Amino acid sequence: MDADSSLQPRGTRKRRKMQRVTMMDVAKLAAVSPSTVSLYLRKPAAVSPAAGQEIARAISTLGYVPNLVAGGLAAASSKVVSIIVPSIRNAFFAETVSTLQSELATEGLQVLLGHSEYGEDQEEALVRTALSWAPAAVVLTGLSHSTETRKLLQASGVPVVEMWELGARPIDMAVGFSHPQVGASAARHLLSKNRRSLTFIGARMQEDHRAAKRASGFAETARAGEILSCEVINHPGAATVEAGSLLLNRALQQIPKLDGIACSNDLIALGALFECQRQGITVPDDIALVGFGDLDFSASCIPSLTTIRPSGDLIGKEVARLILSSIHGERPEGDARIIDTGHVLIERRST
Amino acid sequence: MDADSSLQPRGTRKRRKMQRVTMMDVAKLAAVSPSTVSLYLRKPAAVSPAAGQEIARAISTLGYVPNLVAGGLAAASSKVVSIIVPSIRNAFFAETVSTLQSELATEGLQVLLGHSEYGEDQEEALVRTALSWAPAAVVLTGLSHSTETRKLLQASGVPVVEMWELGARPIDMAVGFSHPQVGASAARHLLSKNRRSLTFIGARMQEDHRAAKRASGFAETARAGEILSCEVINHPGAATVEAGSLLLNRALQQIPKLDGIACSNDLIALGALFECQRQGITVPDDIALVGFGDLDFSASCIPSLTTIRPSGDLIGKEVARLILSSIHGERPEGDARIIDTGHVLIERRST
DNA sequence: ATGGCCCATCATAGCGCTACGATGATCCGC
DNA sequence: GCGGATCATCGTAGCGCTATGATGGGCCAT
Repeated sequence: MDADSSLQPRGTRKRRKMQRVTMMDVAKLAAVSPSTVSLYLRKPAAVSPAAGQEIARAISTLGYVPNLVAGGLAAASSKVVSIIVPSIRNAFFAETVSTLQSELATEGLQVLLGHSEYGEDQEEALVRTALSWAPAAVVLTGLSHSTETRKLLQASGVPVVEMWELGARPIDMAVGFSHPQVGASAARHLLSKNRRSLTFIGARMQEDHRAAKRASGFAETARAGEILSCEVINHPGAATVEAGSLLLNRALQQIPKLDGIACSNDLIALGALFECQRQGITVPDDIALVGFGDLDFSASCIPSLTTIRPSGDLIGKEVARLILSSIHGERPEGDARIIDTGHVLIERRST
Repeated sequence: MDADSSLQPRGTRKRRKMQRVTMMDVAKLAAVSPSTVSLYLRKPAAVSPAAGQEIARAISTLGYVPNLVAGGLAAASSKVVSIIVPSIRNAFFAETVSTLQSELATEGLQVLLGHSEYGEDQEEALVRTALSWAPAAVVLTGLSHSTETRKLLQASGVPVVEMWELGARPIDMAVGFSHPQVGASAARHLLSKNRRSLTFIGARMQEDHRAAKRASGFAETARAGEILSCEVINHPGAATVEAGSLLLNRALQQIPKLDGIACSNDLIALGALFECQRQGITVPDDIALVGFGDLDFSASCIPSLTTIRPSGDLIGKEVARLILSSIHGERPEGDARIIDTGHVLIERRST
């Protein structure tokens, strides 16, 4: 009846009991306690060399692979960094994510990736799932988030880095640059080339707030100069080369004597460049063109493209640095939590 | 002494005891057992509507967020899919990863991303860490992996999808296309345009085996045709527009009467195109140019680029489909485990 | 009525690891 | 030579959840 139930938990009660190699097995083989193995894995220096060697040997003979899920549960924090970008197809973010991944990998951190597609609600959903992984840090793009997103993150106590934008007060830490200032640099540059009928062409600016800020920074600075006109033209679709061609045509129609264009993205600039070529418009003689992003082709196209480089690479590096110091218990304070990576205008042949 | 130690575990023994909202709290508020809450979360239909409503209410009033780490540990499998690509900066993989992420997100799966940088050892290290997350599936790029990688994955029992290449026997499942055939298509196309002095220009082919296979497929088919010459030229660095320019110049030097070029990547093709323009070579009259990838700019450049589209998007979708059916217990068998997404040659103005 | 079935719900035993405090062993200074 | 500090190591209680089999109430066929 009940008597034997304590001996042999009736039926096939026991759980799957995988024959997975556990830390316990390693400990047994190395003739130390599991705690020592765990300690060795986390801080090898805290274990005596003799024990360390024994453990290392045991690990390799057994082919032990630590279970990070169990570790994450026990430590209440997993070795995962959740990164949320609008889209990884965008070369800017691809570059940042790539760098970030490499930097974090050196410390054994994994990257959990999510795409918000420029939607605050989607971002919120992603943050919610991200937090259920008890991540070591969360990285978001930009400073515009839903109230709920901010609340969730703040309540979680997890280090948060917002990247690619500076300006408003970040949730926790931020790495990026000022987009209005990028627009202003573009405008000043065109002004310095004596351009007087200007336009800023961009795509998806109803959702991409950063592009919109570049546009308004551009317009503001331009209008403060001696100009004939300055328009901002938006293409509701994605920022592609084709969109650039479309936008150039619209600009040509709307703006008389157009002689200076800033683009929200080098892809758009390239499209505009191609369209100029098609229409027999000479760049930079007839129209000067400034891009943004300094993408792969920008130095090689004809004419080579004057552009503003934001350095997605540097952003990735700095984000990684902030995350790593937070994890190592040196959580940056005050001004150290905001890093301005700036931007550089690279003058080439298109202006 | 010892008497009270059972009451109040001496000292501040107890663990952090976060006031995190747990499933237990939800259960209490909804007046059901934790198991029922868990059941409701996993299969809502298995719980009575009344209880379900009560639980839903409790979840929302408490703002409960399930702890996926704990869930993963208990279930011995986490809701994570590990994706390893050579580099996310490559637009091909960015597209696939993006699609894959979106498709998987609809089923509550997260993407853990890693970059192998075309290194088998790095890939192996990534696979190792990936497996310590007990992922729901692992996605690799290509069919070339270290023996150890194959062994690890096979032993793990986790569904594995290899993507972007077909040909050899996959570890488990594969979605992609034949790279030699892509090369062959390019060669046939140039042959059909009466080109007789051909070259295949590519970058990083010592590491990028897939590009190398496109090259050899090209060479083989070309040499079977009526041609004067066919060379393969490699640039050891990354596949960039600049590399394309460099490669064009080398081709021009090496090959007399060069009149047809296939490129391992549209970026390279674009670079070649720019360089032709610079040198006063007319495309396609003097030299016909075929690319690979159908990237953003390929339809818009001047002349528009004849290229071969592999559809990274479709690959992503199919990979997601295989993963989802594996997870739902309908693990594909036999031929259903290999999916050929093919390739399409898109003829434009450059040939 | 009565037995057997089914369905919704529950109690409990882990999943594999880490953090905490405890335990000896070793070492130092006076 | 002894008390206290230092160091490596250990025992164990959870971390929050899921899977498993048990439980009990309602329902149907007899």
